[in-house]
Amino acid sequence: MTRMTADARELEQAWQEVQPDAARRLLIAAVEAFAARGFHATTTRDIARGAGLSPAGVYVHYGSKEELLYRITLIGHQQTGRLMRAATVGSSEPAEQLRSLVRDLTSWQARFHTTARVVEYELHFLSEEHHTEIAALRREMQGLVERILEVGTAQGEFDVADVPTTALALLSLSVDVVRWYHPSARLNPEDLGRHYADLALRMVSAGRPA
Amino acid sequence: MTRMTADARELEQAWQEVQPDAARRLLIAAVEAFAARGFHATTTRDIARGAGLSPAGVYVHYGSKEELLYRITLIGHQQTGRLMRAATVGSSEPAEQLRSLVRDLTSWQARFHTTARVVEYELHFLSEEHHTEIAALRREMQGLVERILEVGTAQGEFDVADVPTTALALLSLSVDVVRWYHPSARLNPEDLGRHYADLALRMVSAGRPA
DNA sequence: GGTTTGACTAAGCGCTTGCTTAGAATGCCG
DNA sequence: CGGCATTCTAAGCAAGCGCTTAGTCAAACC
Repeated sequence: MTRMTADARELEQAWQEVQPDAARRLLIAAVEAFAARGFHATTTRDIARGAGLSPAGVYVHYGSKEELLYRITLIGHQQTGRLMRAATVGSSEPAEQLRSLVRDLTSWQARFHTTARVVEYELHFLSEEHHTEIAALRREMQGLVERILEVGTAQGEFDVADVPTTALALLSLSVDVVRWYHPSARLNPEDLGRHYADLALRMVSAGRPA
Repeated sequence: MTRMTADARELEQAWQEVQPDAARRLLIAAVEAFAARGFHATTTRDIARGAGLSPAGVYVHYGSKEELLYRITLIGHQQTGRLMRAATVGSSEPAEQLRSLVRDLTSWQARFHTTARVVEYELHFLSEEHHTEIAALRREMQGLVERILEVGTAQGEFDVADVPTTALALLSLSVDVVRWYHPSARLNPEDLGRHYADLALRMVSAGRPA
């Protein structure tokens, strides 16, 4: 196995449940390669080398290159989905729910920006069935944000002209972090999350001046 | 040549200056293919077929597949750059400048979402020299937004805690449009631009309630 | 009318791709 | 100890890749 990036070391801990060891190493090597070069520009030989295996070693644990992408994408969506639901049950105040959601989602995208980039950008290269499954998860997440906006608007706390469009814009903020974030960025993941949560609340809050 | 999408027809007009005819058809076919499948998943044979040429016909007009990506990326950045500069000279009021900039950039990204997707997402696959050149253009654009925020803050019209981070967030809004926009979207490009411009102003305006 | 020029293609070269096959090593269970 | 499952590799196959070569053909020029 080649030397590890900071991200890979973090994933090594976060993905302990992926067994056996070589299967996890393959998944992590695939994340790094897909993030750096894109799904199609990555060869199965790149992935195998990254995990310290021969080219054929990949197929002991995964049926295809696409399956590696699918596993990564699924785990990523499960983690962000859990995180978003946690934000909505942590409070009954829409403003507090939205603040937690944007803060935690944004800092997750920054902290795991390598994984997140794969999760957000390589989606289209999944097989049709896998893509359909993931698209459903994404629609759920979008719905979660929309519901917060609806409740907040009904309570007069928010002032939102178009709920679906605003929900999309709020998620865009967090998603787009993966396009530019790098560990050397001005803000660490937590500070960035807080900053973005402030911006999000400004975007939807009622009681603005004329 | 195969049948054209709505986007391709629009490009056919917008890129009239690309000559000869076959060179423009190749560029448009490359945009469509890169947007749909990504740079590396697109073959030069796909592009040639899309332009109604034989596989070798590509190399009469372009030296490599990468050069096609470079031309597309350069044209895209020149157009959005021109559009952003026009917004800043259209008014001396920072609020008006920011409104025009976000409105026009966002509706451009929606209207030309196919081109824009290539421009925003396939950047990393440029050669090192080409990438350096484009990165410089992007830094200029980011600087343009930062200057608007600085002036607006100095005049007390804006309330921005962290100028570079907020500029990044504002651009994220427009850039991320290319990830999800589709002609069947709820809002047409112009309405989306206006909506996003409103959100942008909310994000930075001073005079908010406690 | 002969020649040059620009746009194009048929054929294919050398290489890389995702994945398979056949078999070797290792550890576990009786 | 023998048998079996698991994990792995060396070798390689068929297909597809970006790009080149050698040459055709029509229009432009002298």
